[in-house]
Amino acid sequence: MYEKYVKLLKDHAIKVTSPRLEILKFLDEHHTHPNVEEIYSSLKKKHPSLSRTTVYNSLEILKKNRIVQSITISGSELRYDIQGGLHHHFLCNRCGAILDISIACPNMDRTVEGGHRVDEVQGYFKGICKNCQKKEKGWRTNG
Amino acid sequence: MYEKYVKLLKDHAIKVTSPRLEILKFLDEHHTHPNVEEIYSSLKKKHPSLSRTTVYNSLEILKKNRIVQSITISGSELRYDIQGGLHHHFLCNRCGAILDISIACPNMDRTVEGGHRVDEVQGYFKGICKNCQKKEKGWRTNG
DNA sequence: TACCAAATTGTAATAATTACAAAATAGGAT
DNA sequence: ATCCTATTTTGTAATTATTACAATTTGGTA
Repeated sequence: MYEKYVKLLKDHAIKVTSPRLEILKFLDEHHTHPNVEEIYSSLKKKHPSLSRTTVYNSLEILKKNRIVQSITISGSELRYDIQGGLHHHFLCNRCGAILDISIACPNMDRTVEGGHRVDEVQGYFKGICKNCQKKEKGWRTNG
Repeated sequence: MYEKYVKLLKDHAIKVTSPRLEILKFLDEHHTHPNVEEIYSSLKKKHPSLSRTTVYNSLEILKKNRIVQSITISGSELRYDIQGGLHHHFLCNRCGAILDISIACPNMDRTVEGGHRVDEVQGYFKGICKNCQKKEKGWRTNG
């Protein structure tokens, strides 16, 4: 059940603890780019002793080890993503969903830019998602 | 002195007020991507009656009219930019500077992506800036 | 099994932003 | 020029995300 997450932590020489395993499992099963509150309140149900601070701490160490990445697209809170592959993100200003965007981008794997050392590249798109556009059209048609 | 900002506001049918003019001027003269606090405390010196809330409100209406854009790269606060041309941003994790990156990017002027309507595209690079790398090398050499 | 550094927990502080109501003001009508 | 009104500014009080910190607990090793 948790073997892959145990291995992941051991491979990075990070102590294996249940909060860490649960957070990894949650992110692996929910590719919705949840914020800390969503992760915390979901895990809290099955693990009532869980502390919000632990979620912050755990995500921080996972981030330092590049196991997860944090997304600043919303501007008000960090969102977390466990996916490895290079991809961009789209934020729907209507429903708030953050979606993965697979798009060819010549700058994504850059390590130097203008003399600066690049450790992280993120591409953000913001607008109205396909689904919300569909809803809008439906309302107009029915009106 | 302020004519260009007056025109800018009138062209967008926004009321011309001194806080708005001062904020525009400040952003036009400081391409450092300041946060609200920096804008506020700087303008407060010459306009003691200025309120922080006004800075928030003004930036909000300027943003709605696409006169300024907000940058979420830092993850803890919004940074503001008045520049029109399409460009990306680099955040130095050491000194905190946010620098403009002029880089060819095929996705920057995109209006549709995967069926989603795109209103805004932002490319963020994070790492260590040229200047901070230079400092590090200097320290090592002298040590 | 015992130890210790590291992790977890809970509470309290901080920082950015928003909500809201009262006073002031820009810009159009008179 | 004066009046009117919707909009803006202002100040204070909330709210929200995150960090600081100290006490307790625990994973991994000897």
